[in-house]
Amino acid sequence: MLKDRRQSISEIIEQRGEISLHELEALFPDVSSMTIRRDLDYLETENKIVKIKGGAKSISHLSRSLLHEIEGDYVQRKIVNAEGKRIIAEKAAPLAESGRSIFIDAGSTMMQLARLLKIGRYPIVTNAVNVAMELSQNQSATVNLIGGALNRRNMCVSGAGALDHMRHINIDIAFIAASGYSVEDGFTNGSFDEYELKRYVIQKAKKTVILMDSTKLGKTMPYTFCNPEDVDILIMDKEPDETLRAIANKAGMTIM
Amino acid sequence: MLKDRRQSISEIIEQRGEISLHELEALFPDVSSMTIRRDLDYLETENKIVKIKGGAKSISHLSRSLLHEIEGDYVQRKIVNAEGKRIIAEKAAPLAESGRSIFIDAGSTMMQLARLLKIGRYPIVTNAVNVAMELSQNQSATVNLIGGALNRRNMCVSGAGALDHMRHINIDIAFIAASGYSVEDGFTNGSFDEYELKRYVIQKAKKTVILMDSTKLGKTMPYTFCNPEDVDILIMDKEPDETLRAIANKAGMTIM
DNA sequence: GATATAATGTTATATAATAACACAAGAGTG
DNA sequence: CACTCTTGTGTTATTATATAACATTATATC
Repeated sequence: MLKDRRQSISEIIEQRGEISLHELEALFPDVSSMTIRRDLDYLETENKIVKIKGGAKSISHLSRSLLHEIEGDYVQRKIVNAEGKRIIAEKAAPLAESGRSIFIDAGSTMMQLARLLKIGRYPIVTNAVNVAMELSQNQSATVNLIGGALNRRNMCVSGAGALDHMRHINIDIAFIAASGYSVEDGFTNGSFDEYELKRYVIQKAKKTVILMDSTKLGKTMPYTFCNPEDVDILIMDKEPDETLRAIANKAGMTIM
Repeated sequence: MLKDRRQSISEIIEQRGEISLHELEALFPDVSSMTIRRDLDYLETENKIVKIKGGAKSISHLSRSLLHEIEGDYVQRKIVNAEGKRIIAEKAAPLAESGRSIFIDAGSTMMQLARLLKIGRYPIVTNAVNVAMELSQNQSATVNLIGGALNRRNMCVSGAGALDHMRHINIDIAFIAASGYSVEDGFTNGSFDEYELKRYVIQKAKKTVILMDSTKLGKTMPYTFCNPEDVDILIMDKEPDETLRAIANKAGMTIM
C-alpha cells in the first residue's frame, strides 16, 4: 500500500534522522528504487524530509540541531567544550530522577541535559524555549514554560513576568547554568533579567545544582547570582583544584 | 579570502533559503566549482546548510517551515487552505500597526501573520512558541511569551499559569484564531485551556479581531469562546454569505 | 467488465559528486 | 633565504545518482 509505505519511510527517517536510498531499497524489496524515490519526492513536498545525494534527511532532526545552537556565538561555544558539556549533562541527568518538580535553566549545557532526560516523565519547568521544545518533542513529560520577555539571542524567557510566574511553582531541584565562577565574585552571569530569575529560583528550590564547564572557572561576569553556600551540588567536567575543593567543603557544596 | 567567501555563501543561502551550485559558481567566478563544493561541505559540518543534489538549502529555513506546520494534523490543514490563510494574514497585518500592545493567538494562520509583521516594532504578546520564535528571529519587536503548560501538539502555551500571566498585561488588539463558527454556537475551538485563555484575552482586549478561514464556517467545536457581539472585526478569506452579514451587522462586527 | 486513473517498473540519458593527484601561496623554522 | 609543512585550490577521470520518458500493471468507478 502506497500510503502505508510512505508512512513507514517517513517514520524510519524520523527515527534515524538520515538514511540512504540503498538502505530503503533493502527495507522495501517489493518495490523498485524508482518508487522509493517518488516516495521521497512526496515526503519532501510535505516538508518532512530533504532529499540529499543518495538518500534523505529528516527536517525535524535538522531543526533540532539548530535548537542546540541558538546562542549567538555558538560556533565558539560549540568548539570550546561540547564534550565537557556532554559529560556534565550525563552526571546531572540521574539527579533529576529524584525530583518531583524540576527547574531547568537556559543554556547549551542545559540543552544537552534536556536531551538526556527524554526517558521518564518529570514535570519540568524551564525558561528556555529550546529546552522546552526539546523536552516536549519526544516524551511524556509535562513541560511548563515560564512566561516573560523573549530574548532573541538565546531563546530564553526572563523579566518581571517570569518572576511572577515562578511565584506559584515549587521546585525540588533546580539545574542552573553559570557563565563564570571566581573566589571573589562567586557564580556569575551576564544578563540582569536572567540573574534575577536565577536568584529567585535558587532561593525557592529545595536543592540547587549548578552546571558549569571548566572553561568558566576564574571568570567573572557582571552579576553574581549566588555563592557556594547557596549551592548543594556543583557539576563540572573536570576535577576541581584544591582551592575550590576547600571552599566547597567549607560551604557544604558537593562537587561532582 | 576563504573565510569571507564562506561567510558570503552562508549569508546568501540564509537569505534565499536555497541555491544551486551553478548560481554560486556565477556569483563567485574567481574560484572553481570544486572550491565552492568544499565550502558547502564545510557549511554542512557547521549545521548551517544541507547539501542537496545540485546545490544547498538553509537549515534555518527548513526549520522555519517546520514551525509553520507544528499542528498535529498539518497535512490536511496545509492542503485545505494555505492560500486562504495567507489572504487572511495579509488583511490582518495592517491592523496591527495601530495597536500599541498586541496579542497573537496560536495557530497556522497566526504564524502567517507573524511572518508579515516582520517589519516594525510592535510589543507583542503571544501564547504560541512558534509565533514567538518567528517574531523574535528577524526583527526588533519585543516579544512577550505567555507562560504555562506547553502543549506538544501545537507548541502552544496554556493553563492556569497563562491566565495568571495575562492578568498584568493590557492588550490593545487581540488577534484570535477560531476553529469553528456556527450561528447556534458562535466562535468555537477544541481545547479547554485555550478556550479559557481566548475568553480572557478577548475580555481584556480593547479590540478583538478574529481570523478564520472559510473552511471553518458551519463547524462547531467543543468550546464557545465568544460570539459576534464580542468581536470587532472578523477577517476571512472569502466573502460572507447573507446570513452571516446580517448577524454581523446586528452585532456590530465588521467583516473584512 | 470497460475505461479511466493512479501507481509502479524499466531503460537510456544527463547530471552531479567523489577521489586522487597536482599545483600554488603563505607561515614558520633553521 | 631556502626549506618544508600546511592550507587552500584546481584538474581530471571515474563513479554514482537523478531524471525523463515511456511501458506496464494495479485500482477504482461507473
